[in-house]
Amino acid sequence: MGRGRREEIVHAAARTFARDGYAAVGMRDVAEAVGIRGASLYHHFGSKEEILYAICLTVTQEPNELNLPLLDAPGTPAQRVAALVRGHLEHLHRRRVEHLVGLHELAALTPEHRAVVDDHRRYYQRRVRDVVAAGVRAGEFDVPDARLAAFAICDALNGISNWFHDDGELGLEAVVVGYVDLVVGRMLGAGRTGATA
Amino acid sequence: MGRGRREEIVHAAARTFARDGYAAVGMRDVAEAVGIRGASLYHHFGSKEEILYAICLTVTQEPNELNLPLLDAPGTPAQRVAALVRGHLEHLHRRRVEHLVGLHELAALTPEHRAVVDDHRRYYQRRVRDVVAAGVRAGEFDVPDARLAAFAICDALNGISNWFHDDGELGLEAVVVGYVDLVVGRMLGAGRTGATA
DNA sequence: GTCTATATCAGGATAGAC
DNA sequence: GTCTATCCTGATATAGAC
Repeated sequence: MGRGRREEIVHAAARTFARDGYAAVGMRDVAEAVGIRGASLYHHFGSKEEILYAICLTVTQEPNELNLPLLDAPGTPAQRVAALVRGHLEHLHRRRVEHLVGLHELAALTPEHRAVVDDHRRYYQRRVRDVVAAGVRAGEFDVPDARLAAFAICDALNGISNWFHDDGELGLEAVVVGYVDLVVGRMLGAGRTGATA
Repeated sequence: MGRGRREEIVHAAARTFARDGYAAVGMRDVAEAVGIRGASLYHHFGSKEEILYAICLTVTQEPNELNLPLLDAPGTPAQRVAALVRGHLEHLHRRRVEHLVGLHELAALTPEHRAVVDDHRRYYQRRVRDVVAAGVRAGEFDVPDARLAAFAICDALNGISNWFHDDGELGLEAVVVGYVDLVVGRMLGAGRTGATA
């Protein structure tokens, strides 16, 4: 986990892209944010799009590796979904600018990279749907349609990066608690049948 | 409501932007989609960004004018929120490509136009929060935090345009019914106290 | 209102020295 | 690994005729 040059570039680029938009930021701008010249970036990345791709993987592949194991942990579906919501929000908080970029600039990826990123996202969605369906079968959730619930859950979770600020009125922990309640207790109806968390 | 040249251009541009991304689409591409030459577009719009601005207003100003009056109509808060969800989804359906663009390409707007669009969005959010708070005061909803609930509702509604397809498994009416249940009945808890719809 | 032709320039990417 | 210098494509936007 050494602070490599690559990670430094990716993070600086994410900050700049998040503030000004991918298209408006030049390679020279990214380089300046790192303290080098534009041409030097090409020693680390083959193109500007490759930097964007690295950012997008941070917000798709990384959550899959970090959060989805929470769905395989022991516990009831309600407990596992609650853990996922918490893990998702903590990742969102750690990688806020990356999420903003990865959420809005997908159109700038090459078709190949776009396909990889879309696959990661679809897989995450599918795992959420599966655990919701498992909870319904177990009698713990009572939603009529696991697909719709999974869409609403994922969209609500992803939307958070658009309005959450560290210096806002809501703290991270308040949002975590509030969203666990909204998602697990209310949307999925775990509060009315099983144990929530 | 005559099919003016302007509307035609805006809609054709929205379709192209939605498919290929704002940055990747040239004025020549937009013109070709309308059947004219690139230079001719400048008779109708001063810049490419102005076309994008028109698209963004379609998905921010227009819902404010069409949907928010539903919150002032007679009926309980639960009925009014249900009407808003339906109205929102029908607008999303009518203006699908515009929503996709207006949701993802905000970074390409000038600061002035971005501010106008952001204001429209914030106002919509605030009206949702207000009706949720009104429902809580009336004893019809039981959410602990109207702000969080409003965020989750708006994010879930806006996210729909990313996955809903006319040729998908879910029809529009199924999504409307499902989301009215998820939002009003479950998240806000209207099913457990008052009349839903 | 639409056309042809073109000005203009930003920005991604490369070459090659150090 | 970083630099200076530069190429060069592509795209917005304009000028002015029809």
